[in-house]
Amino acid sequence: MLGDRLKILRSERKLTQEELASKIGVTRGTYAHYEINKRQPDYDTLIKLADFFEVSTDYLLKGEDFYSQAKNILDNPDLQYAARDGEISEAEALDRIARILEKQKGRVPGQRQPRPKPRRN
Amino acid sequence: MLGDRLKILRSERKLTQEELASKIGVTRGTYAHYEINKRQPDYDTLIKLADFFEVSTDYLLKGEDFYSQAKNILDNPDLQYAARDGEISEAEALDRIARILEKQKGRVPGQRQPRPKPRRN
DNA sequence: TAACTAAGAAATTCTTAGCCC
DNA sequence: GGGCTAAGAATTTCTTAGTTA
Repeated sequence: MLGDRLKILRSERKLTQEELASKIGVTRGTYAHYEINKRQPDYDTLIKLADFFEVSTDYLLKGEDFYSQAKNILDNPDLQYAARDGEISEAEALDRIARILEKQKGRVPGQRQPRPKPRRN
Repeated sequence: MLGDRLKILRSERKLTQEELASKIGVTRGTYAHYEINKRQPDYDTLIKLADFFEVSTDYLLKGEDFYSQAKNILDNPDLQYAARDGEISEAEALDRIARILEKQKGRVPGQRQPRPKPRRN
């Protein structure tokens, strides 16, 4: 449920309900309802939450992790069509993407790793 | 706005408001309000719409096209971290993905192309 | 201090029915 | 037929204030 994910995301950032509530422009009571799944924020507020936590609304609403979100994109015929039409073979491109995404399995947005240092090449 | 995208998606599928309304479990009047942005469907209904049209809720809510959705993923530090840690160099992987995604620019979900024929290799 | 919740007020949405094109 | 909308009913949400841990 949405509330469970909000609670986790907020806890990771070590914020109180009141602090988060003020950031997204609602009272603390209102936000509390969201976390215990008693109320649904309107779309504007949902988008503010997604932006603040840097996750997709798909993740907030459906609980899809990074892997399944990315996989949805790979399954999109549009992507496959474009890949076929390019210089890179479809099979090669998809294989390489798939191998990268595979490493994401089980990881969810918010559980951040240190950002990799830039490479030169 | 959500309603504009719903209208386009429905038109592409050549369905009437009534047909679509029955598919997602609301009356035709209720659905009509969504398309002219007079009402906001609840989350359950929003998800049904996203599933039916095979688009993300991010697309319905924020109007992000395929390209920007995919780009968000590329910008995710998690992905960059994983790529760096793998056999494929980060730069190579991201470059290849980026070139594929570039072809998607300006195209949005729903504007489907014929699915590419499978290749053998 | 922080999280949760009852209750009345307020706002939004739903349905029906009808109108317009 | 197909899309749009008024209006009252129904439902949901908001805020305040107070309780609980």
